[in-house]
Amino acid sequence: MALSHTILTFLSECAHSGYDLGKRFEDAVSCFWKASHQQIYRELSKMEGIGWIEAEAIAQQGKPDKKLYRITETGRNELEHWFELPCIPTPTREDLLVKVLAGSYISRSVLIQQLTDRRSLHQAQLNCYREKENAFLEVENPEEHLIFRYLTLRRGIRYESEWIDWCDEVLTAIKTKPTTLIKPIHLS
Amino acid sequence: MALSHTILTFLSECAHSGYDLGKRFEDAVSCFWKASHQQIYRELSKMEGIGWIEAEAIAQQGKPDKKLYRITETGRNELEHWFELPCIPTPTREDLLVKVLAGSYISRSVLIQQLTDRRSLHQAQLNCYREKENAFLEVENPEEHLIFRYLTLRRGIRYESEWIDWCDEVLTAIKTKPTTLIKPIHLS
DNA sequence: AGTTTATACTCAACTTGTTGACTATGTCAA
DNA sequence: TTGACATAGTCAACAAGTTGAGTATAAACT
Repeated sequence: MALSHTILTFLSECAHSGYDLGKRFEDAVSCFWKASHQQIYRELSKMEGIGWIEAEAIAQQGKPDKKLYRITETGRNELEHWFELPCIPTPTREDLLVKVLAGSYISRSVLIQQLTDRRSLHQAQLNCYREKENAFLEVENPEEHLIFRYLTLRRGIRYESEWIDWCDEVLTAIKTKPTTLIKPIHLS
Repeated sequence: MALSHTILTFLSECAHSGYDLGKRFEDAVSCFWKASHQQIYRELSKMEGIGWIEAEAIAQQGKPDKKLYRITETGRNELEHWFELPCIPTPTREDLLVKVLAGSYISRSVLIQQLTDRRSLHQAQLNCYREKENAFLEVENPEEHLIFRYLTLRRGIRYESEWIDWCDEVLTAIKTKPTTLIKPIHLS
């Protein structure tokens, strides 16, 4: 659903090839929208089919040819319509939470390993986002565009921080004797 | 993938019908794993096919017949094996973030509406989780089981709180003049 | 000379999740 | 008595996401 609308949003700014879009997804929205290049190319074909975008073949020297996609009037209308539709929160599905739920059946050491591994993943991601944040904060009078992008980055930062805190909370809890740890948890 | 393992986790405790599982998904894991009844039934058939679980038809009076599923030895081995596998964070895909990214193309009032609507959804969910939390905290010497379940609930609480805070941050930002709001944001 | 990296795109098979319709029986309240 | 709700399940079509392989060219490094 929204993959096409994310693409339309990028195309609103300027024309992109599928490859360009792939990179944009990587560096601009990876904190809240993952898309593989296969998915992007497939979606572009579909969108071209229904007239939301149009392609122009561009021959390049030293590089393979590419298809440059532009948003059409129809596409722009669709996007503007979509903006006003209510959006529902994406359901979460997290393996790690299933493992914590099943904590009684898992050896303590495995569970601790799972949580510390996960914690460091989120820490690494957070560091990466923090760097981007610092880069943004150094920009004087950023364009509105950049501000909105920054606001989405803030979501990424909060999200990763929240994960780290939760991992720490669980690690603290399971490293203590189970029946004595309840009070400290609920103080947090 | 993990839908089957979540089911196995429930079946580790005791036998369940598909219908029971549906309710368990609703009330115990809805904060981190959504599954429709169609999905659950389909998964159960598949799992029975590969021998992770086995079914027993139970005739009931006053109610339709049901199939009671039990975990098999194979299923238990599979689950224990899965516990030790590394798990990778689930990629997020959030429509609302796409809309914030596209903020420049959206009327301020629509964007504010989107954010306030979303905020109240998360607030309602948070209230619901808080009630569950209070119910747990009143239990004296809870079983380990309940403690692990509580720890997953904590994730839900943190998650919803984080969303609310982020919505507030964005709302504050966009209600201010765009170029003057950067400093207050980065203080948070 | 051979390998990796970047650019640029395509196809197919598969798994997972969603939507909507459908069959049944029994209870409870308006 | 009609309609809603809880119980208990099935089927089919579709949409979205994943995995893996493949085609090509050119630069850069080892």
